[in-house]
Amino acid sequence: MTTPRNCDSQPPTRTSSRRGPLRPGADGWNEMNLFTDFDNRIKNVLEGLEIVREKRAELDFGRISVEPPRDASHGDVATNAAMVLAKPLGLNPRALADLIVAELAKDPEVADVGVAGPGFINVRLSVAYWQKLLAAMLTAGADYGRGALGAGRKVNVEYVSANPTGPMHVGHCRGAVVGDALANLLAFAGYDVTKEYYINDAGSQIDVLARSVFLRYREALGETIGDIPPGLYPGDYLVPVGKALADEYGTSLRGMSEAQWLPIVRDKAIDAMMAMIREDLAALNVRHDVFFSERSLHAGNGAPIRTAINDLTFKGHVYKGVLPPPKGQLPEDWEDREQTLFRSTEVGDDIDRPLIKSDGSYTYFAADVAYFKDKFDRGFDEMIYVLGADHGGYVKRLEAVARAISEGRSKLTVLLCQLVKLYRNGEPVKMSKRSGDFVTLRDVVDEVGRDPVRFMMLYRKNSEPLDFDFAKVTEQSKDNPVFYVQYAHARCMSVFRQAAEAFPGLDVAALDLAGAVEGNIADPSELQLLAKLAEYPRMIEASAAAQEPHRIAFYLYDLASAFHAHWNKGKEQPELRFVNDKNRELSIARLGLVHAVASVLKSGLAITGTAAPDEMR
RNA sequence: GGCCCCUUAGCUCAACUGGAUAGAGCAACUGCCUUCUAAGCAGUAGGUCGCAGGUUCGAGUCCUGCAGGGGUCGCCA
Repeated sequence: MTTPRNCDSQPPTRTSSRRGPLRPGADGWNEMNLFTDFDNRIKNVLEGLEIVREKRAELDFGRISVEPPRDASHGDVATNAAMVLAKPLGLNPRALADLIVAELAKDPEVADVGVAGPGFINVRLSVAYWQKLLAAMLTAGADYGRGALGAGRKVNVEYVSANPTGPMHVGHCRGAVVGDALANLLAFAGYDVTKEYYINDAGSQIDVLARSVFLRYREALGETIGDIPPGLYPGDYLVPVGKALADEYGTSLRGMSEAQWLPIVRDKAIDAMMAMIREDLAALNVRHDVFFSERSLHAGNGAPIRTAINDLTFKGHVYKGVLPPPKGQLPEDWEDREQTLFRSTEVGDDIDRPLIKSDGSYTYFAADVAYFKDKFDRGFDEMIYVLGADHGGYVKRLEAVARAISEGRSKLTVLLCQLVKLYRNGEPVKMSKRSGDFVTLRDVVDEVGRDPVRFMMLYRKNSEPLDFDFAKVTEQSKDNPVFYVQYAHARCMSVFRQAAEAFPGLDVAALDLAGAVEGNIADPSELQLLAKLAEYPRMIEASAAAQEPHRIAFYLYDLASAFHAHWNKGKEQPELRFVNDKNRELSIARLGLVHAVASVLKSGLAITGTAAPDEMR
């Protein structure tokens, strides 16, 4: 039933089994997330306060947040603990904050701590702590930021699922990128992710495709076919499929009845279309683990669908009845006929949904039910559907299916991507259904490049419409965030080349950078950059939890900006430059900082599916 | 008409799921290239977070209503 393919090319963020302590250290310190580290420390302080212990059962620590302060001048870590707990303790926030501050001040890795505003506690970390954190980042390497949020839970991310009737067009682009990046993100956050594509290869449009190909087959045999009749697919991309059929079958298909040739042509056509779509996806750096065929649900006289409907029936969600006519204008051919219906209104839907038509055949929705059941039976704890905004009307019924089939034991979320508007030099690109007048995904990738397309699609919340201007996306300038971020990575690599020149014989790969940073990275400007790096694990966790891959792109832009800013300080203050040929030890320590920046940039770019180039001349 | 999404600086968008003085980029203005890539950096200016209520220590964020913009409605796939 399932057809896993492309197993040879796993994404770089595929979950690895290694987790374990990253840097045990003598004191048992193994935390690479600064904020969870201080979350623990602050809660330990709270547990130690007598007034807290007395009322511990009434207090909800879950509302305590430990986060970077909005303004860096406030410190490195801020918590609202005093504000959240003051009321149940019968204290005013600042009085409670003073108690907490007195304890936190005893922590040798806290350089400064104070109360501000309505009761925020601001902590400034010691330089030694920052150095220890940087060393931990370097030791973790590519695993820095990898999260345990997913705890190995199985998640199915279904995206693209374009009909196999032609090449992918630009409208599929956003969902493809968002779905792919989300899957990468969840894998990095510790989920066991399967990337899946649902092939709609069962409907009547597939017969239309087959008839269109049959026409091209006759054309390949020398017949003059003239204009493609309306209702058939006119695209040139079917010409080679017809020719392949002619090469394989000669004239033999021509002598058959449609009932005889249709299944043959249909199979060939679907295979050819899916091959084309896979190439399109590969051009976008999108690779699915599983391609699931809708037809497989109709196999054996629809056994999987029947089983799914039986399952729903057994659980009491199915009845025979008549749906009320649609509100507003009544369709001309409206007929009241009895069908088999899913009582989805009892599980959150607005209207009950037909499963079996009045003529006894299954609806498309029935296959959706069977498909969900298949996923559920494969053991996924969570299913994510990435759909275009035009499918917004499907959300409630899909959620209803999940509730009914899994009896509330699975989580189904639908991510809707708003539509993309294409522009060329400020002018909207017109798209019509006439042949050749629509922009294919391949057109876009070939013209502007894979990386800009992917990054642009992620440089916006998916719930927000997106304008995509060919001119702007192609432009290699500061106007274009993808080049800004990639340039930062190239600059890091340039520093290593510089270092190799300044110190002949220096083998960067062999250096113990983690050991070098301690005692040497101390300038406020360096620590500011380090603070940005320290946010990475927290950002990964938050964006995975919120299922918002766009946050990766924005974070990368921020990190690149922090790096460029620090770099430029080396112009005014040469003593801040990474490479100082008079001071080998300091230079090597700073290479550690650069290495951490490059590593995080590379890690984040890998999640977005864009390259981290070594140079960009 | 029902349901879903959106409305934040002149423009395009963020805002870490309820936190402090709402932030970037573009456009405008002022500086910075014999110096590790100026594809860059620093600074100035720019706001009734669509409107009105509500929830609480605290709201751009949550709840209700309203106004604008977009999407959607089927025994289709």
